Amino acid sequence: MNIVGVFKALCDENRLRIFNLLSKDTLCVCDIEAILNMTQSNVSRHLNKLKSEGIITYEKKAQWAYYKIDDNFIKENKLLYDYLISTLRNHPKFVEDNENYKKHKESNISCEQFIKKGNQH
Amino acid sequence: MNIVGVFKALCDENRLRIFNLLSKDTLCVCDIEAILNMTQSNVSRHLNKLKSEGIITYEKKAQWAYYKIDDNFIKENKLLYDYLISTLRNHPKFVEDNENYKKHKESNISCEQFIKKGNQH
DNA sequence: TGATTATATTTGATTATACTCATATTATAG
DNA sequence: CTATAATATGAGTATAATCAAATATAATCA
Repeated sequence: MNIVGVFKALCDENRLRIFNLLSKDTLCVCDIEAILNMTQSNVSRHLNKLKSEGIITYEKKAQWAYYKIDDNFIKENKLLYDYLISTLRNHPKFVEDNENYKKHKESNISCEQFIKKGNQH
Repeated sequence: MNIVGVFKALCDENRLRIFNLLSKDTLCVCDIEAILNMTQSNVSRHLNKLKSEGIITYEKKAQWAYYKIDDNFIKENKLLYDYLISTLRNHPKFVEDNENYKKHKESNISCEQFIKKGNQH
């Protein structure tokens, strides 16, 4: 584990916003895009950075890529992980994102199911 | 407390090296300079960054500036602090610094006392 | 006071990061 | 097979971070 790399990955506001979301849920790129109101390429790039430092992993299902916090990262960095969770939870910077996440979740079960029901993004 | 700023301050290898030293001891700029083999302006700059994010404080004594981890930072970021301590302690990247710190401490009680004994840096 | 030491700050060059727009890739559906 | 949607990647640009060298400031000592 490269501690400098981990901190570099976590020192960007947008990546912390993504981390905050993924600490609540497994999400695909388009979910994150919508909740955080960021461009697709930007989200993809940030996810890649987090992934390359071992902080998150993803699983490809059909055309979607579902990202989540890496269990190994949590295990090997328990104190840091707990710090992030407890700090991000109540941090004013992320309140709006948390609200948008709730709204998104209520309106849009998952990309997969959403589309099966005949919708389009 | 600005979490993005704190991570930005900690995402640089040289600043982590400084943090590692200060987690063991209160040190003045010239100590850090010598132990880490960094230029004076570089050490000063990095200390300033850590200070401006509330991670360290300093006290001026005569011509020396003694830096240490801020007690408030430790209190308010206990999990992060404990993570850093436990991770840096055994991290291969910092082994050499730790050895240099030992040597430096043995040979050179403190800048103040060192000079009182008729020496010069 | 003038010289010296420790530290801080300015400057300018270099490198790294983050972003957008455009394009490539992969998978699915028709 | 073709069109479309989700995601990844490339190119170019703007901004930020790092560094060394030089200079400024503050404290001490002779």
